[in-house]
Amino acid sequence: MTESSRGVKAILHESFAEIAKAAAHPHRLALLEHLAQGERNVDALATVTGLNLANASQHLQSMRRAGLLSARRDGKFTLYRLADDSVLDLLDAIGRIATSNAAAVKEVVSSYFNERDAMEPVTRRELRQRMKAGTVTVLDVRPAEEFALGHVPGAINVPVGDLKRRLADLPRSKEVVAYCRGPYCVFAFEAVAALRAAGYRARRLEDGLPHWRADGLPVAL
Amino acid sequence: MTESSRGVKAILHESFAEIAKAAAHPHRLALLEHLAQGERNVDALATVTGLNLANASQHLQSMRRAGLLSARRDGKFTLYRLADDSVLDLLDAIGRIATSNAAAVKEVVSSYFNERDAMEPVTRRELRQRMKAGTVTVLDVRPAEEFALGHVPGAINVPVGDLKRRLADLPRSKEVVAYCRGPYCVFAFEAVAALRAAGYRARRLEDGLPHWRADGLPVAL
DNA sequence: CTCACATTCTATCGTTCGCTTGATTGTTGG
DNA sequence: CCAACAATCAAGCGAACGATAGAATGTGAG
Repeated sequence: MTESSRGVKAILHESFAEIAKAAAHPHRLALLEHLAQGERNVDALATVTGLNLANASQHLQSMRRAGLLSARRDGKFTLYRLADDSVLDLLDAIGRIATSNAAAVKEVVSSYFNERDAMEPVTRRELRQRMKAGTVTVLDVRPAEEFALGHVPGAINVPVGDLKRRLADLPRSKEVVAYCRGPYCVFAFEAVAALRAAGYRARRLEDGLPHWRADGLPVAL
Repeated sequence: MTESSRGVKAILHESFAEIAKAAAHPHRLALLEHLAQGERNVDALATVTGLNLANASQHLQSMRRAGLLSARRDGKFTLYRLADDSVLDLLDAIGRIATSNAAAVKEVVSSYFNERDAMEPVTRRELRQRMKAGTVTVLDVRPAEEFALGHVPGAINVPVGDLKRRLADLPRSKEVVAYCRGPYCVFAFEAVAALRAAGYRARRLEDGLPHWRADGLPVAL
Protein backbone atom coordinates (compact mmCIF):
# COMPACT_ATOMS: atom_id res chain seq x y z
CA MET A 1 0.00 0.00 0.00
CA THR A 2 2.69 2.41 0.96
CA GLU A 3 4.43 1.68 -2.30
CA SER A 4 1.62 2.06 -4.75
CA SER A 5 -0.08 4.99 -3.07
CA ARG A 6 3.03 7.10 -2.87
CA GLY A 7 3.85 6.39 -6.47
CA VAL A 8 6.82 4.91 -8.20
CA LYS A 9 8.46 8.27 -8.56
CA ALA A 10 8.49 8.94 -4.84
CA ILE A 11 9.96 5.53 -4.10
CA LEU A 12 12.75 6.09 -6.58
CA HIS A 13 13.53 9.55 -5.27
CA GLU A 14 13.64 8.28 -1.72
CA SER A 15 15.90 5.41 -2.62
CA PHE A 16 18.18 7.64 -4.62
CA ALA A 17 18.30 10.10 -1.75
CA GLU A 18 19.41 7.36 0.60
CA ILE A 19 22.31 6.56 -1.66
CA ALA A 20 23.36 10.17 -1.92
CA LYS A 21 22.96 10.59 1.83
CA ALA A 22 25.14 7.59 2.44
CA ALA A 23 27.99 9.38 0.70
CA ALA A 24 27.20 12.83 2.05
CA HIS A 25 29.67 13.07 4.89
CA PRO A 26 33.40 13.82 4.91
CA HIS A 27 34.23 10.80 7.05
CA ARG A 28 32.28 8.52 4.78
CA LEU A 29 34.15 9.81 1.77
CA ALA A 30 37.42 9.17 3.54
CA LEU A 31 36.30 5.62 4.25
CA LEU A 32 35.25 5.14 0.66
CA GLU A 33 38.58 6.38 -0.61
CA HIS A 34 40.36 3.77 1.46
CA LEU A 35 37.90 1.04 0.58
CA ALA A 36 38.48 1.77 -3.08
CA GLN A 37 41.98 0.37 -2.57
CA GLY A 38 40.59 -2.96 -1.43
CA GLU A 39 38.88 -4.86 1.35
CA ARG A 40 39.62 -3.68 4.88
CA ASN A 41 38.36 -4.47 8.36
CA VAL A 42 36.67 -1.97 10.63
CA ASP A 43 39.59 -1.38 12.96
CA ALA A 44 42.03 -0.73 10.15
CA LEU A 45 39.66 1.74 8.55
CA ALA A 46 39.01 3.50 11.84
CA THR A 47 42.73 3.83 12.47
CA VAL A 48 43.63 5.08 9.04
CA THR A 49 40.83 7.65 8.99
CA GLY A 50 41.34 8.70 12.60
CA LEU A 51 37.82 7.78 13.62
CA ASN A 52 36.51 6.28 16.80
CA LEU A 53 35.92 2.57 16.28
CA ALA A 54 32.20 2.57 17.04
CA ASN A 55 31.75 5.63 14.91
CA ALA A 56 33.52 4.08 11.94
CA SER A 57 31.45 0.94 12.40
CA GLN A 58 28.24 2.92 12.27
CA HIS A 59 29.23 4.80 9.15
CA LEU A 60 30.22 1.57 7.46
CA GLN A 61 26.98 -0.08 8.39
CA SER A 62 24.84 2.70 7.09
CA MET A 63 26.76 2.76 3.82
CA ARG A 64 26.21 -0.96 3.63
CA ARG A 65 22.50 -0.58 4.19
CA ALA A 66 22.40 2.00 1.43
CA GLY A 67 24.11 -0.35 -1.00
CA LEU A 68 27.45 1.42 -1.29
CA LEU A 69 29.37 -1.29 0.50
CA SER A 70 29.20 -4.99 1.01
CA ALA A 71 30.66 -6.89 3.92
CA ARG A 72 31.80 -10.39 4.66
CA ARG A 73 33.02 -12.03 7.81
CA ASP A 74 36.48 -13.57 7.98
CA GLY A 75 37.21 -15.03 11.40
CA LYS A 76 36.80 -12.29 13.90
CA PHE A 77 37.07 -9.59 11.27
CA THR A 78 34.34 -7.97 9.25
CA LEU A 79 35.76 -7.09 5.88
CA TYR A 80 34.09 -4.25 4.03
CA ARG A 81 34.51 -3.40 0.38
CA LEU A 82 32.86 -1.27 -2.28
CA ALA A 83 29.67 -2.94 -3.44
CA ASP A 84 30.34 -2.12 -7.02
CA ASP A 85 32.49 -0.22 -9.50
CA SER A 86 29.56 2.13 -9.92
CA VAL A 87 30.46 3.57 -6.53
CA LEU A 88 33.66 4.83 -8.13
CA ASP A 89 31.53 6.48 -10.79
CA LEU A 90 29.62 8.25 -8.08
CA LEU A 91 32.80 9.56 -6.50
CA ASP A 92 34.08 10.62 -9.91
CA ALA A 93 30.87 12.48 -10.66
CA ILE A 94 31.05 14.31 -7.34
CA GLY A 95 34.67 15.17 -8.03
CA ARG A 96 33.88 16.55 -11.45
CA ILE A 97 31.12 18.77 -10.08
CA ALA A 98 33.41 19.92 -7.32
CA THR A 99 36.32 20.84 -9.58
CA SER A 100 34.13 22.78 -11.96
CA ASN A 101 31.66 24.36 -9.54
CA ALA A 102 32.92 24.44 -5.96
CA ALA A 103 35.02 27.46 -5.13
CA ALA A 104 37.02 25.79 -2.35
CA VAL A 105 37.95 22.84 -4.53
CA LYS A 106 38.85 24.93 -7.55
CA GLU A 107 41.21 26.88 -5.35
CA VAL A 108 42.85 23.79 -3.90
CA VAL A 109 43.18 22.13 -7.27
CA SER A 110 44.74 25.12 -8.94
CA SER A 111 46.98 26.25 -6.09
CA TYR A 112 48.02 22.93 -4.63
CA PHE A 113 47.78 20.38 -7.37
CA ASN A 114 48.64 22.29 -10.49
CA GLU A 115 51.68 23.96 -9.03
CA ARG A 116 53.15 20.59 -8.28
CA ASP A 117 52.29 18.98 -11.57
CA ALA A 118 51.91 21.28 -14.50
CA MET A 119 52.17 18.41 -16.95
CA GLU A 120 49.36 16.27 -18.18
CA PRO A 121 49.14 12.97 -16.34
CA VAL A 122 50.05 9.75 -18.10
CA THR A 123 46.97 7.89 -19.30
CA ARG A 124 46.43 4.27 -18.33
CA ARG A 125 46.68 3.24 -21.93
CA GLU A 126 49.97 5.05 -22.37
CA LEU A 127 51.43 3.58 -19.20
CA ARG A 128 50.42 0.10 -20.25
CA GLN A 129 52.23 0.46 -23.55
CA ARG A 130 55.35 1.92 -22.02
CA MET A 131 55.39 -0.81 -19.39
CA LYS A 132 55.51 -3.39 -22.15
CA ALA A 133 58.28 -1.46 -23.84
CA GLY A 134 60.12 -1.22 -20.53
CA THR A 135 60.67 2.51 -20.77
CA VAL A 136 59.26 3.49 -17.38
CA THR A 137 59.63 2.84 -13.69
CA VAL A 138 56.21 2.58 -12.06
CA LEU A 139 56.07 3.93 -8.53
CA ASP A 140 53.32 3.17 -6.05
CA VAL A 141 53.50 5.78 -3.30
CA ARG A 142 50.72 4.41 -1.10
CA PRO A 143 51.32 2.84 2.31
CA ALA A 144 52.54 -0.75 2.26
CA GLU A 145 49.21 -2.21 3.42
CA GLU A 146 47.38 -0.74 0.45
CA PHE A 147 50.11 -1.85 -1.93
CA ALA A 148 49.64 -5.35 -0.54
CA LEU A 149 45.95 -5.31 -1.49
CA GLY A 150 46.80 -4.95 -5.14
CA HIS A 151 49.03 -2.81 -7.33
CA VAL A 152 50.14 -2.21 -10.89
CA PRO A 153 52.28 -5.21 -11.90
CA GLY A 154 55.95 -4.41 -11.62
CA ALA A 155 55.39 -1.27 -9.57
CA ILE A 156 57.85 -0.40 -6.82
CA ASN A 157 56.26 0.53 -3.49
CA VAL A 158 57.80 3.54 -1.82
CA PRO A 159 55.44 5.41 0.48
CA VAL A 160 55.89 9.17 0.06
CA GLY A 161 57.43 9.57 3.49
CA ASP A 162 60.24 7.18 2.59
CA LEU A 163 60.92 8.62 -0.82
CA LYS A 164 63.98 10.75 -0.09
CA ARG A 165 65.60 7.91 1.79
CA ARG A 166 65.03 5.42 -0.97
CA LEU A 167 65.88 7.31 -4.11
CA ALA A 168 68.63 4.78 -4.69
CA ASP A 169 65.98 2.17 -5.56
CA LEU A 170 64.90 4.19 -8.56
CA PRO A 171 67.01 4.25 -11.71
CA ARG A 172 67.67 7.73 -13.01
CA SER A 173 67.67 6.56 -16.60
CA LYS A 174 63.95 5.96 -17.02
CA GLU A 175 61.02 8.24 -16.52
CA VAL A 176 59.15 7.54 -13.28
CA VAL A 177 55.34 7.32 -13.28
CA ALA A 178 53.86 7.66 -9.80
CA TYR A 179 50.35 6.86 -8.71
CA CYS A 180 48.36 6.57 -5.50
CA ARG A 181 44.74 6.35 -4.41
CA GLY A 182 42.90 8.41 -6.93
CA PRO A 183 42.66 11.70 -8.76
CA TYR A 184 42.65 13.72 -5.55
CA CYS A 185 45.26 11.81 -3.61
CA VAL A 186 48.09 14.18 -2.84
CA PHE A 187 50.83 11.57 -2.50
CA ALA A 188 51.47 11.19 -6.21
CA PHE A 189 51.67 14.96 -6.66
CA GLU A 190 54.14 15.27 -3.84
CA ALA A 191 56.19 12.37 -5.11
CA VAL A 192 56.42 13.83 -8.60
CA ALA A 193 57.49 17.17 -7.15
CA ALA A 194 60.14 15.54 -4.97
CA LEU A 195 61.46 13.39 -7.81
CA ARG A 196 61.76 16.33 -10.17
CA ALA A 197 63.57 18.28 -7.49
CA ALA A 198 66.01 15.38 -7.31
CA GLY A 199 66.60 15.51 -11.03
CA TYR A 200 64.28 12.76 -12.20
CA ARG A 201 61.92 12.86 -15.10
CA ALA A 202 58.64 12.10 -13.34
CA ARG A 203 54.96 12.21 -14.13
CA ARG A 204 51.76 11.17 -12.51
CA LEU A 205 49.37 8.42 -13.61
CA GLU A 206 45.82 9.62 -14.22
CA ASP A 207 43.53 8.69 -11.32
CA GLY A 208 44.86 5.88 -9.14
CA LEU A 209 44.80 2.17 -8.58
CA PRO A 210 41.01 1.87 -8.21
CA HIS A 211 40.42 3.18 -11.72
CA TRP A 212 43.19 0.99 -13.11
CA ARG A 213 41.46 -2.01 -11.61
CA ALA A 214 37.99 -0.90 -12.69
CA ASP A 215 39.30 -0.58 -16.23
CA GLY A 216 40.01 -4.29 -16.17
CA LEU A 217 43.77 -3.81 -16.28
CA PRO A 218 45.95 -6.40 -14.54
CA VAL A 219 46.54 -6.06 -10.82
CA ALA A 220 49.33 -7.86 -8.96
CA LEU A 221 49.16 -8.94 -5.33
CA MET B 1 44.97 28.92 8.51
CA THR B 2 41.90 26.80 8.74
CA GLU B 3 42.64 25.52 5.29
CA SER B 4 46.27 24.56 5.60
CA SER B 5 46.06 23.17 9.11
CA ARG B 6 43.20 20.83 8.36
CA GLY B 7 44.93 19.52 5.28
CA VAL B 8 44.03 19.36 1.66
CA LYS B 9 42.36 16.01 2.04
CA ALA B 10 39.90 17.23 4.64
CA ILE B 11 38.97 20.24 2.53
CA LEU B 12 38.28 18.03 -0.45
CA HIS B 13 36.23 15.58 1.55
CA GLU B 14 34.18 18.36 3.04
CA SER B 15 33.54 19.95 -0.30
CA PHE B 16 32.61 16.64 -1.85
CA ALA B 17 30.29 15.92 1.05
CA GLU B 18 28.51 19.21 0.48
CA ILE B 19 27.83 18.25 -3.09
CA ALA B 20 26.51 14.84 -2.13
CA LYS B 21 24.45 16.38 0.63
CA ALA B 22 22.94 18.84 -1.81
CA ALA B 23 21.49 15.93 -3.76
CA ALA B 24 20.64 13.79 -0.74
CA HIS B 25 16.95 14.53 -0.39
CA PRO B 26 13.94 13.22 -2.31
CA HIS B 27 12.55 16.69 -2.97
CA ARG B 28 15.88 17.88 -4.29
CA LEU B 29 16.05 14.94 -6.67
CA ALA B 30 12.58 15.75 -7.91
CA LEU B 31 13.66 19.33 -8.51
CA LEU B 32 16.78 18.17 -10.31
CA GLU B 33 14.77 15.88 -12.55
CA HIS B 34 12.62 18.79 -13.64
CA LEU B 35 15.56 21.14 -14.00
CA ALA B 36 17.25 18.63 -16.26
CA GLN B 37 14.51 19.41 -18.80
CA GLY B 38 15.48 23.07 -18.85
CA GLU B 39 15.41 26.38 -17.01
CA ARG B 40 12.45 26.94 -14.70
CA ASN B 41 11.43 29.54 -12.17
CA VAL B 42 10.85 28.85 -8.51
CA ASP B 43 7.08 28.96 -8.57
CA ALA B 44 6.81 26.56 -11.50
CA LEU B 45 9.16 24.12 -9.82
CA ALA B 46 7.30 24.35 -6.53
CA THR B 47 4.00 23.67 -8.26
CA VAL B 48 5.20 20.76 -10.33
CA THR B 49 6.88 19.07 -7.38
CA GLY B 50 4.08 19.87 -4.95
CA LEU B 51 6.33 21.79 -2.60
CA ASN B 52 5.65 24.85 -0.52
CA LEU B 53 7.09 27.86 -2.30
CA ALA B 54 9.49 28.93 0.43
CA ASN B 55 10.58 25.38 0.88
CA ALA B 56 11.33 24.93 -2.79
CA SER B 57 13.21 28.21 -2.78
CA GLN B 58 15.40 27.06 0.07
CA HIS B 59 16.19 23.75 -1.53
CA LEU B 60 17.07 25.47 -4.77
CA GLN B 61 19.29 27.95 -3.00
CA SER B 62 21.22 25.34 -1.13
CA MET B 63 21.76 23.33 -4.30
CA ARG B 64 22.99 26.51 -5.89
CA ARG B 65 25.42 27.14 -3.06
CA ALA B 66 26.70 23.60 -3.46
CA GLY B 67 27.32 24.12 -7.15
CA LEU B 68 24.65 21.83 -8.54
CA LEU B 69 22.56 24.68 -9.93
CA SER B 70 23.06 28.11 -11.32
CA ALA B 71 20.50 30.87 -11.34
CA ARG B 72 19.83 34.01 -13.29
CA ARG B 73 17.29 36.71 -12.89
CA ASP B 74 14.82 37.47 -15.66
CA GLY B 75 12.42 40.24 -14.75
CA LYS B 76 10.68 39.22 -11.60
CA PHE B 77 11.58 35.58 -12.07
CA THR B 78 14.60 33.69 -10.85
CA LEU B 79 15.43 31.04 -13.38
CA TYR B 80 17.33 28.04 -12.11
CA ARG B 81 19.10 25.45 -14.21
CA LEU B 82 21.60 22.65 -13.77
CA ALA B 83 25.06 24.11 -13.34
CA ASP B 84 26.62 21.55 -15.58
CA ASP B 85 26.15 18.31 -17.51
CA SER B 86 28.23 16.65 -14.82
CA VAL B 87 25.18 16.90 -12.57
CA LEU B 88 23.48 14.45 -14.91
CA ASP B 89 26.44 12.14 -14.45
CA LEU B 90 25.91 12.32 -10.72
CA LEU B 91 22.25 11.37 -11.07
CA ASP B 92 23.19 8.56 -13.44
CA ALA B 93 25.74 7.20 -11.01
CA ILE B 94 23.22 7.23 -8.19
CA GLY B 95 20.72 5.50 -10.42
CA ARG B 96 23.17 2.80 -11.38
CA ILE B 97 24.02 2.08 -7.75
CA ALA B 98 20.34 2.03 -6.90
CA THR B 99 19.35 -0.40 -9.64
CA SER B 100 22.12 -2.81 -8.81
CA ASN B 101 22.24 -2.52 -5.02
CA ALA B 102 19.05 -1.06 -3.55
CA ALA B 103 16.36 -3.62 -2.86
CA ALA B 104 13.42 -1.22 -3.19
CA VAL B 105 14.62 0.06 -6.55
CA LYS B 106 15.41 -3.37 -7.95
CA GLU B 107 11.88 -4.41 -7.12
CA VAL B 108 10.31 -1.37 -8.74
CA VAL B 109 12.45 -1.66 -11.84
CA SER B 110 11.74 -5.32 -12.38
CA SER B 111 8.06 -5.29 -11.47
CA TYR B 112 6.99 -1.94 -12.84
CA PHE B 113 9.38 -1.08 -15.63
CA ASN B 114 10.30 -4.40 -17.13
CA GLU B 115 6.77 -5.68 -17.33
CA ARG B 116 5.83 -2.71 -19.44
CA ASP B 117 8.83 -2.79 -21.69
CA ALA B 118 10.54 -6.08 -22.13
CA MET B 119 12.39 -4.88 -25.20
CA GLU B 120 15.69 -3.10 -25.27
CA PRO B 121 15.33 0.66 -25.58
CA VAL B 122 16.32 2.37 -28.81
CA THR B 123 19.74 3.97 -28.56
CA ARG B 124 20.22 7.62 -29.38
CA ARG B 125 22.46 6.71 -32.26
CA GLU B 126 19.88 4.34 -33.70
CA LEU B 127 17.09 6.86 -33.36
CA ARG B 128 19.16 9.52 -35.06
CA GLN B 129 19.74 7.25 -38.05
CA ARG B 130 16.15 6.18 -38.32
CA MET B 131 14.99 9.78 -38.06
CA LYS B 132 17.10 10.62 -41.08
CA ALA B 133 15.70 7.61 -42.90
CA GLY B 134 12.18 8.67 -41.90
CA THR B 135 11.22 5.26 -40.57
CA VAL B 136 10.00 6.34 -37.13
CA THR B 137 7.56 8.62 -35.38
CA VAL B 138 9.19 10.27 -32.39
CA LEU B 139 6.86 10.85 -29.49
CA ASP B 140 7.55 13.23 -26.60
CA VAL B 141 5.23 12.30 -23.76
CA ARG B 142 6.22 15.05 -21.35
CA PRO B 143 3.95 17.94 -20.37
CA ALA B 144 3.72 20.74 -22.90
CA GLU B 145 5.80 23.17 -20.80
CA GLU B 146 8.76 20.83 -20.83
CA PHE B 147 8.36 20.11 -24.51
CA ALA B 148 8.51 23.86 -25.06
CA LEU B 149 11.89 24.05 -23.33
CA GLY B 150 13.45 21.82 -25.96
CA HIS B 151 12.71 18.53 -27.65
CA VAL B 152 13.98 16.09 -30.24
CA PRO B 153 13.52 17.75 -33.65
CA GLY B 154 10.39 16.51 -35.35
CA ALA B 155 8.98 14.93 -32.22
CA ILE B 156 5.24 15.06 -31.63
CA ASN B 157 4.21 16.16 -28.15
CA VAL B 158 1.45 14.11 -26.61
CA PRO B 159 1.46 14.07 -22.81
CA VAL B 160 0.70 10.59 -21.52
CA GLY B 161 -2.69 11.60 -20.19
CA ASP B 162 -3.83 12.67 -23.64
CA LEU B 163 -2.47 9.66 -25.46
CA LYS B 164 -5.64 7.60 -25.86
CA ARG B 165 -7.55 10.63 -27.08
CA ARG B 166 -4.93 11.53 -29.64
CA LEU B 167 -3.97 8.24 -31.19
CA ALA B 168 -5.24 9.60 -34.48
CA ASP B 169 -2.20 11.91 -34.64
CA LEU B 170 0.11 8.93 -34.84
CA PRO B 171 0.46 6.97 -38.07
CA ARG B 172 0.13 3.24 -37.58
CA SER B 173 2.56 2.51 -40.37
CA LYS B 174 5.77 3.53 -38.62
CA GLU B 175 7.26 2.37 -35.38
CA VAL B 176 6.82 4.89 -32.57
CA VAL B 177 9.73 5.79 -30.32
CA ALA B 178 8.66 7.45 -27.09
CA TYR B 179 10.79 9.34 -24.61
CA CYS B 180 10.36 11.51 -21.55
CA ARG B 181 12.48 12.92 -18.73
CA GLY B 182 15.07 10.26 -18.13
CA PRO B 183 15.76 6.61 -17.50
CA TYR B 184 13.39 6.45 -14.54
CA CYS B 185 10.57 8.54 -15.91
CA VAL B 186 7.50 6.34 -16.05
CA PHE B 187 5.67 8.23 -18.80
CA ALA B 188 7.57 6.65 -21.67
CA PHE B 189 7.02 3.17 -20.24
CA GLU B 190 3.32 3.79 -19.89
CA ALA B 191 3.09 5.28 -23.36
CA VAL B 192 4.83 2.30 -24.94
CA ALA B 193 2.48 -0.07 -23.10
CA ALA B 194 -0.59 1.88 -24.20
CA LEU B 195 0.57 2.09 -27.80
CA ARG B 196 1.27 -1.61 -28.00
CA ALA B 197 -2.13 -2.33 -26.53
CA ALA B 198 -3.57 -0.22 -29.33
CA GLY B 199 -1.73 -2.26 -31.95
CA TYR B 200 1.26 -0.01 -32.56
CA ARG B 201 4.84 -1.06 -32.81
CA ALA B 202 6.38 1.05 -30.08
CA ARG B 203 9.67 1.27 -28.21
CA ARG B 204 11.29 3.54 -25.75
CA LEU B 205 14.30 5.80 -26.27
CA GLU B 206 17.15 5.15 -23.87
CA ASP B 207 17.24 7.78 -21.11
CA GLY B 208 15.41 10.99 -21.95
CA LEU B 209 15.79 14.44 -23.39
CA PRO B 210 18.50 15.59 -20.94
CA HIS B 211 20.89 12.87 -22.10
CA TRP B 212 20.04 13.55 -25.74
CA ARG B 213 20.98 17.17 -25.21
CA ALA B 214 24.09 16.33 -23.16
CA ASP B 215 25.24 14.10 -26.02
CA GLY B 216 25.36 17.17 -28.21
CA LEU B 217 22.47 16.02 -30.39
CA PRO B 218 20.20 18.67 -31.92
CA VAL B 219 17.38 20.08 -29.84
CA ALA B 220 14.43 22.00 -31.29
CA LEU B 221 12.53 24.71 -29.46
C1' DC C 1 4.37 55.96 -6.91
C1' DT C 2 1.86 52.35 -5.98
C1' DC C 3 0.25 47.80 -6.63
C1' DA C 4 0.84 43.05 -7.64
C1' DC C 5 3.64 39.46 -7.84
C1' DA C 6 8.05 36.43 -7.40
C1' DT C 7 11.27 35.32 -4.38
C1' DT C 8 13.97 35.44 -0.33
C1' DC C 9 14.69 36.18 4.55
C1' DT C 10 13.83 35.35 9.58
C1' DA C 11 12.35 32.90 13.39
C1' DT C 12 10.64 28.80 15.21
C1' DC C 13 9.70 23.92 16.05
C1' DG C 14 10.19 19.14 15.72
C1' DT C 15 13.12 15.59 13.74
C1' DT C 16 17.08 13.39 12.30
C1' DC C 17 21.99 12.86 12.49
C1' DG C 18 26.72 12.11 14.25
C1' DC C 19 29.47 11.18 18.03
C1' DT C 20 30.74 9.32 22.52
C1' DT C 21 30.44 6.01 26.21
C1' DG C 22 29.77 1.64 28.13
C1' DA C 23 27.62 -2.79 27.70
C1' DT C 24 26.99 -6.89 24.65
C1' DT C 25 27.62 -10.32 21.08
C1' DG C 26 30.51 -13.19 18.39
C1' DT C 27 34.86 -15.54 17.24
C1' DT C 28 39.48 -17.50 17.87
C1' DG C 29 43.33 -19.41 20.47
C1' DG C 30 45.01 -21.34 24.52
C1' DC D 1 35.73 -23.18 29.10
C1' DC D 2 38.02 -18.91 29.45
C1' DA D 3 40.71 -14.92 27.93
C1' DA D 4 41.50 -11.63 24.29
C1' DC D 5 39.99 -9.28 20.66
C1' DA D 6 36.68 -7.51 16.78
C1' DA D 7 32.61 -5.50 16.00
C1' DT D 8 28.04 -4.13 17.04
C1' DC D 9 24.40 -2.43 19.93
C1' DA D 10 21.98 0.94 23.02
C1' DA D 11 21.37 5.26 25.21
C1' DG D 12 21.97 10.09 25.43
C1' DC D 13 23.76 14.56 24.00
C1' DG D 14 24.25 18.59 21.07
C1' DA D 15 24.25 20.23 16.35
C1' DA D 16 22.33 20.41 11.88
C1' DC D 17 18.38 19.93 8.98
C1' DG D 18 13.60 20.50 6.85
C1' DA D 19 9.25 22.55 6.98
C1' DT D 20 6.19 26.34 7.98
C1' DA D 21 4.40 30.94 8.55
C1' DG D 22 4.87 35.69 8.23
C1' DA D 23 7.72 39.68 7.19
C1' DA D 24 10.78 41.84 3.95
C1' DT D 25 12.95 42.68 -0.53
C1' DG D 26 13.11 43.24 -5.37
C1' DT D 27 11.00 44.02 -9.93
C1' DG D 28 7.85 45.45 -13.50
C1' DA D 29 3.22 47.21 -14.98
C1' DG D 30 -0.04 50.60 -14.81
